[in-house]
This record gives sequence, C-alpha cells and structure tokens, in this order.
Amino acid sequence: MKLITRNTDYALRAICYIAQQDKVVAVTELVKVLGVPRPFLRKILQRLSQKRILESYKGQAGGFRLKGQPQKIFIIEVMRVFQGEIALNGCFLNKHVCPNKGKCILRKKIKLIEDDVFTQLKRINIASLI
Amino acid sequence: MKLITRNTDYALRAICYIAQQDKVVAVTELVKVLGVPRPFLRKILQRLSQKRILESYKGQAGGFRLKGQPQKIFIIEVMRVFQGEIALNGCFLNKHVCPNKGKCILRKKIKLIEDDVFTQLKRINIASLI
DNA sequence: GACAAATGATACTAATATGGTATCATTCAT
DNA sequence: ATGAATGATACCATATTAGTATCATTTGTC
Repeated sequence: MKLITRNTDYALRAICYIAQQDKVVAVTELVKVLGVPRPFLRKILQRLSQKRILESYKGQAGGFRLKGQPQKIFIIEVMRVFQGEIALNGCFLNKHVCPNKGKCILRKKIKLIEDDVFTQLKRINIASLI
Repeated sequence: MKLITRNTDYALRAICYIAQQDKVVAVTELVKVLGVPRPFLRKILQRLSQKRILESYKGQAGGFRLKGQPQKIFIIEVMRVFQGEIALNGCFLNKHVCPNKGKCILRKKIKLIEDDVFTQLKRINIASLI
C-alpha cells in the first residue's frame, strides 16, 4: 500500500527542481539531476503540462517551467493527476446486500481516517518541500 | 490507492461473522452469508488460522472459530496478514543520492501522516465492528 | 530555408500485485 | 469405511503501474 506512486514521486521531484530554477528547464537537464529514465520522465512532464501544473515550450531551447507559484501547488493535485481520485475507502461487496453491520462500521471508520489524510495532504504545497 | 484490499475486507467480514457465532463455523456457511467465492474464502481462512487469528477444526463438523477475544483482535493485524507491513512511505530513488531536499521533506511529511493512520488503525478492534 | 533540438501524441511492452481457481492430501465424526 | 471438512500448494487471470518506442510538430540558429 503506497500513498504515493513512483509517477507522483518523480513528478514531485521534477516540480521541486523546476521551481528552484528561474528558467525553462529541458528534460535533458532533469534526467541528469533526477536520474529518472528519460522517456518515462517525458511522459510525466507532458501530463503535468496538460494538467496546467507546468508550462511547456517547444523547439530548440524549449522545456518546462512552473505555471503557478510554488505556494499554490499542492501535492494532492499532483497525486490526483497520476493516481486519480484519492480514496482509501470503497466497499467490495457491491453486488450483495451488506451481510452484517460490521462492514458499514468499518467503512465509516476508514472514512474518518481518510478525511484526516486528506486534510493533511491538502496542507502540503511545493514551496514547503523546497 | 486502497487502504484495505479485498483480501482483508473479506477476512474482516468473515471474522466479524464468526465472532458473532458461538460455534465452529464451516466455510459452506460463510460462503452463503458473505457471498464470497468459496476457494478464495478458504484460502483466506487458512491464512487466518496459520496466523493464529482463527482456530481451525478438521474433519466432519469442522470449521473455524475465533482464537482470541474480539476486543483483542485489531484490524491492523488482519491488514498485516494480507498486505504485509503497512507503509505509506518508501523512497523510490534508492540507487541515486537524493538530488534535492524536497524529497526528504516529503518523506518526513508522509511519515507524519502514516503515523496518524497507524494510531487510528491500532484502535479499531473486531468488537467495535460488530 | 535547412537543420537540429526540443516537446506533443500515442501506441506498445514489461513487471508486479491482487484476485481467484484447481487439485490432492489429511483429518475426524459418524 | 466413508464422506465432509480443512491443509498445502501450484497455478491462472486481471488490473495497475512502470517503462519504451516512434513519429509528428514546433522553434531557435545558422
């Protein structure tokens, strides 16, 4: 059980690095710094620019730059890009009627934990990681 | 991202049901009640008895019974049986030196969240689910 | 304008974890 | 003895994640 996948992890590292540079950063540079496989990193960066977290510049001297301020980018946004809606919950017994109350109580308790996790994740922005 | 997998979920349901019965419960009965595929449930129950959460009785009129008291079985134990050590954390950049402090701060923050989740999970026992 | 260096788009493959099945051996109440 | 139960174990299926490959498009530089 991972809270953060590799995708997200790499994305966060890249964003942190880019945030610290005051220029457009090319993949080549990021690959050197992060040691992440180039094609994989490219894919990740592309998605980040599709999702408006990064800005991309094509052509020679192109690359990526942060779109907003580091204070305004929260890691939960990045997690959502690569991991979809974050849900620790989810009932497995869809087809059947719940056989005992145990499960529902369980769901309720898990939900409380989930809410806590959310609250904390929502507080962490890129600026706080640098 | 699931906090609880299907395995664990089924296991918890089964344990809750068994806890409420004052007898040895056979798989056949559990299958009827829970609607979980029989061979899969069997495997789950076997592991639970290997891990001393359930007691098993072979032969005719055999089945499973709770080994301890419902108050003393915590869901985190069951999670560990099927999901291994629970860790939301884990650095992905093992081979390389951490390129920036961002990642380490991230790990630290995730660790805090993880600790919270643990604390809450450790409080939930089977008795509280029934 | 040609060219090289960059990203965009997209399809494919590999690895891993989870979910689930199948089968035969062993035990034990009747 | 027999049949109904679990024990052990090997296998298969599916989904998710991780990663690769390839070609198209843009753009700065000569």
